[in-house]
Amino acid sequence: MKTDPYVALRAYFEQRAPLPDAEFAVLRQLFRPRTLRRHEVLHAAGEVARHGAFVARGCLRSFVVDAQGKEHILQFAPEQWWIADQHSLTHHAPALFAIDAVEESEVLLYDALFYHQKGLPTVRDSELSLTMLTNRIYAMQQRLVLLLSAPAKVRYLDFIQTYPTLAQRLPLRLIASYLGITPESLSRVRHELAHERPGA
Amino acid sequence: MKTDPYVALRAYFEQRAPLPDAEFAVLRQLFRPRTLRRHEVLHAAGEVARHGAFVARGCLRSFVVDAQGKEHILQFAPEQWWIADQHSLTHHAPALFAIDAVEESEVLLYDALFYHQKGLPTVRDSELSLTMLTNRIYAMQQRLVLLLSAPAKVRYLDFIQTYPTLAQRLPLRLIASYLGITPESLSRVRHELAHERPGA
DNA sequence: CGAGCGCTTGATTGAGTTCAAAAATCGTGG
DNA sequence: CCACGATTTTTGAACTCAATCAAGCGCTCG
Repeated sequence: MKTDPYVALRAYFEQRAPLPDAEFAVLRQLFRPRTLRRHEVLHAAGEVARHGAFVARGCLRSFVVDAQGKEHILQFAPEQWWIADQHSLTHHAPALFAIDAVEESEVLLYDALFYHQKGLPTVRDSELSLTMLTNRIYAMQQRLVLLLSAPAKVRYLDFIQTYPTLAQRLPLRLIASYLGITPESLSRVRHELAHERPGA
Repeated sequence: MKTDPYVALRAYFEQRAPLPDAEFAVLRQLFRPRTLRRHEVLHAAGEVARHGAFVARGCLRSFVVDAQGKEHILQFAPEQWWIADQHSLTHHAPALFAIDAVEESEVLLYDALFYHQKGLPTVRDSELSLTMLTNRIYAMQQRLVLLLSAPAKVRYLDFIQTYPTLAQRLPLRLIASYLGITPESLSRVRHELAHERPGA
């Protein structure tokens, strides 16, 4: 057990506010560890999602496949991110999108109950799920604005800012899918940038 | 008082599950009515948002203004919709976007406390705010996928489906802004559609 | 009745796609 | 550890959708 996922979870909470052992002991019971190999799915589109995940190591993504068979990536979830089809989880409805591992990953699974946190005494965070959802909305808004207003090059630069590590380790075609452009276009954008700013 | 906004709010809840008078009595205290004239703002971008709104009549929108001075509409909120900058509300941070009235509107304002619903006994909905946020995410996801995958014409057709009433009553330039295209382009899209399907 | 705003229409331009093929990289089995 | 096939990335050329620039039309409202 070289990388204990619960240690990563604890770190996540501590980064935000001190968390007494007792409270964390309760919290951790809501999670179950799992390792995912590359390309292994958490759930497919159309299935009812039974779990969301906290990513302790690696990277997951959520994505849809459109009528033309093209994949569109909604979210990347590298270390310390949450990922889930909340709608499917809470309403037991078929998931709109699939979630799979982009790399070998270690995650902590939680289920629908987590959002309500009935058992938890205070955990200071009946707000926890609210914060998670609010952050998710915030991130999606940023992305909407970029898609509405900025050309591919700017969106790519923003991506590098937002996910510096991912920009390195993910294959170009996944990044292109996230940005909403073709791999060919992204390749060209990179080419241009390499010439504009030789020191990068 | 021909249109009591609280009646609209009550209707909203009843549509989802029966709501005893006693519980609604508690709930309604979290809201304060307000009338907005066309173009009147709830808050500007950069201000700390103090309220979110339930729209009883009319239509609000949230939008950002980009570096080139162009407006981008994030959300329309016609009757029975909620609209707010949750991030700003809950974190007392400067709002990322502005909210104003597209038409003369009647709304019920709520503040940050609403999300926690401390005072409320059960209201069957400690889930209420969770549901609201989850629905918001769901809607934004749909829109992201459309922006990533579909050309302007398809996005417009989807808009008509999703907001049949708005497609009628909103000026074209607002719809264009929402769709992420220029008014000129939307005009042409409409022209094409009128010819393709003469019976519409 | 004129000024201004919103919508349309046209001509041109440009960012990004598509199709095609070559070059580079990766993974796997021998 | 190397070699080979498969997948990724790059590069090129033609094309397309939507943006931009520029008039012109019709309406409302002041």
